[in-house]
Amino acid sequence: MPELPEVEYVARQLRATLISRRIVGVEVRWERTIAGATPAQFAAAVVGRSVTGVGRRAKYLLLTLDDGALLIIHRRMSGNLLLWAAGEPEPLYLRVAFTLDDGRRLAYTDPRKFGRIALVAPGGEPPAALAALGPEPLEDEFTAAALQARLAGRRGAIKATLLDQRVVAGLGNIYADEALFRARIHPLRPAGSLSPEEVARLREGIRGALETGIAHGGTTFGRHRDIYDEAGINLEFVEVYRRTGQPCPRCGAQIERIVVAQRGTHFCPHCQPCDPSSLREREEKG
DNA sequence: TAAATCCTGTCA
DNA sequence: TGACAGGATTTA
Repeated sequence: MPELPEVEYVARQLRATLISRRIVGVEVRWERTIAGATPAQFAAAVVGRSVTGVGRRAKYLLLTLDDGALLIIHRRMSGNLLLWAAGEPEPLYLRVAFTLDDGRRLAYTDPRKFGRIALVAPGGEPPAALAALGPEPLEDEFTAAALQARLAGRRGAIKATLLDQRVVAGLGNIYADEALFRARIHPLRPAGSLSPEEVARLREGIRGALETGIAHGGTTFGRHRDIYDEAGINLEFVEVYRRTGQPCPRCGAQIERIVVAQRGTHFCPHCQPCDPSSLREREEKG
């Protein structure tokens, strides 16, 4: 799925185009995309409402409606939100279409059908998964100390821990690999074993990787598109993700691929050693 | 902690 | 044909 940068980029685009637009129609092509309601219930709750806010939490896109309801959209692996102008051909893999009061439509497309759109009624409780999310890594609250506290005592691999949305919100497979490379930390290191210096580097690596991704419209190697159907260009700036066998941009060693927590994991075996003392020794030698 | 599940498309 | 893909939840 799109990770934090891809969701954030699209949230900013939607904020610029959707605020104050009224939803005048909804068409559901794949019922299971709508979570917790029938298509008829969903349409009844949404049609006639206008959009008053567009936000993001972790990888969730949040649309607030003028009656206080909340639309929660998670694109999972292959979902996209596309602005669909009147007269244009229907986008491929259309699952849900919202017709707006200016004649355009907002299309939710999703070949793999993993994505979900949920509605929280006015005054209702957001899903438990949202409440359990960890801190937003780009907010001020995400300090090295806060990260250290969340990693303390955890024996699982740091790569797997970074993918746990309750630890840090919004990282996925691309940016977890990129953050660990920036921090020069091996993906299999036990999360609780990182030194304070390593945690501080990791915090910087996470923020840097995410900010770089947002600045480039996200990483597209397959499906991710913005609302104008444009691919993000961050793949050009990625340092290890999907670069197996290619030279490390820092030292020239070959990037390796291993599997951690059932996810492909890319790292530089020279810059991200299993044993951090070897890295310290090399740094001391210059 | 790990696998199965939800799905389809693409590439080797 | 089989492996793999940006994710998260449920089950074992």
